Amino acid sequence: MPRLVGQIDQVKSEAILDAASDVLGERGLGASIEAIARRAAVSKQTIYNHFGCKTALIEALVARRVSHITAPLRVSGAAEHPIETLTALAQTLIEIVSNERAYSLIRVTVQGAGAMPELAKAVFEAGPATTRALIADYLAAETQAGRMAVDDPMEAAEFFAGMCSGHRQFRALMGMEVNADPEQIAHLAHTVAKRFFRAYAP
Amino acid sequence: MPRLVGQIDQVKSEAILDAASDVLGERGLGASIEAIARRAAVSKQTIYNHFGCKTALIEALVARRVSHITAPLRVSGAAEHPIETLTALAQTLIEIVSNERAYSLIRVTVQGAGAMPELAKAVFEAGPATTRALIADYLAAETQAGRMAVDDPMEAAEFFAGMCSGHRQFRALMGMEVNADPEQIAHLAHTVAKRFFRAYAP
DNA sequence: GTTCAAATGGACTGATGCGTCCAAAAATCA
DNA sequence: TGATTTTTGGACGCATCAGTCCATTTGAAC
Repeated sequence: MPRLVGQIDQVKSEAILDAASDVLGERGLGASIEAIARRAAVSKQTIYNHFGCKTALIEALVARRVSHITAPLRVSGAAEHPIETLTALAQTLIEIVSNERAYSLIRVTVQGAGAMPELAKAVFEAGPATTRALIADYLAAETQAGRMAVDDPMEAAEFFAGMCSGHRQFRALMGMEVNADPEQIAHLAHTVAKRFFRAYAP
Repeated sequence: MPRLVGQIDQVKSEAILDAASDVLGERGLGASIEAIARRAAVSKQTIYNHFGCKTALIEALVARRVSHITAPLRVSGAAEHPIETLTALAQTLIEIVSNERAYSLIRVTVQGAGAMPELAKAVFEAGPATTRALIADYLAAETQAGRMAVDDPMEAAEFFAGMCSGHRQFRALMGMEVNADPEQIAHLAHTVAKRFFRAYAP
C-alpha cells in the first residue's frame, strides 16, 4: 500500500485536478478536500493516494494550468506591420484576463500566497514574468529592425501588459463579472495596439 | 449588557482596527480573532462588543481604509503642461500600488471576495472605479482645452492606470516584494506620463 | 479463477477557530 | 463612597477540516 504512487489511473488524476480547479475556484482555498472528492466522484483517500497532501494537489493544479494559459503567447506572429502583431498579442492577453477559469487559479494563488510563497513566486515567474519577457523580446526585435523605437523593452512590455489587463484584472480578482464579448475584446485589443505603437513609434 | 454598542471607547476601536489591519495583512483572512485581540492588547470579548462579528470588523476596516488610500488623487493639480499633471497622477498611483499597507487590505478583499461579494464590489467602486473616473475627467478637460486628443476618456484612463500598476499589482497581490525606491518611482511616473502623452497627443 | 494493486467509504484523531457565557476586576461617573 | 458600565480572561459548545486507518470491494492481468 504505497502512500503516493505515480502509475495510478491517469484519467482519475485529471478528473481530480479538474474538480479541484472548479471547487477551489468557487470556494477559494478554504474548499475542503472532501468537497473536491465529491465533485470528482472519487473518495477522499484516493486524492491522498494520488497527491499526498493538499499543498501538493494545489501545486500540481497550478503547474498544469499555467503552461496552458500562457501557451498562446508563444506562437510568434509573422513579420507584418507591428500593429497587427501587437493586436494579436493584446487580444491573447485580454482573453487571458477575461477567462474566468484562468483567473480562479490566480485567485487561489493570491489566497495561498501567505502559506506557500514559493508557489506564488512560481506562478508569477511562469505567468506574468515570462509573458513580459516574450513581449520585450518582440519589441527589441522590432526596434532593431527600425520599425519601433523602444528604449527599455522590459519597461515597455510591462506598460503594454498593464494596458491590456487594466481593471479587468482587478474585477476578475474580486470575483466580479468581466466583459468577455469577443467583438469588444477585439476592438479593445486593436486600440491598445494602436495607442501603444503611437507611444513607441520611431 | 448590550451586545453591540456605539458609544464605547473610540480609542480602543481604533486600536482594534489597527491590529486587525496588521494581522490580516500578515496572515490573510484566515487570521483568528484571538490573534487580533492579542495584537490589540484587548480581550476577544471586547472585539465582539465593538464589532459584533468578524465580517463586520472587516467591513469597518475596509471602510476606514479605502477613503484614505484614494484621497491623494483628489487634489487636482494646477493647469500646467499635461505631462506634469500626468506625472503627479502616475506617481500617486504607483505609490498606492507599492504601498504594502494599502495592498494588504486589497489582498484581504480578494480573499474574501467569495464570502462577501458586496464588500469586494464596494472596494472596487471606492478604489479603482473612482480613480478611473477622476483621471477620465482630467483627460476630457485637457482634450476640451486642445492640449490632448483623447477620444474615449474612460478607456484611456484605464490604460493609464494599467501602465502605472503593471506587474507591481501582481507582485503586491502575491505578497512578493515590490520596489518602492522613491527615485525609481519618480522616474517610472515620468516615463508613464511621457509615453501616455505621446499616445494621446493632438 | 486466482492474485494483487487500487479504490471505496466510513470512522477516527487532532487541531483550529468562531462565537458565547460568566464571574471577577477595572474604570467611569454620581 | 457607591452604582453602572466596560473589560477581562478563561472555559465551553459547536462546527469544520486535514490527514490517517482499515476492512471491504472493484477490476484488471495472468
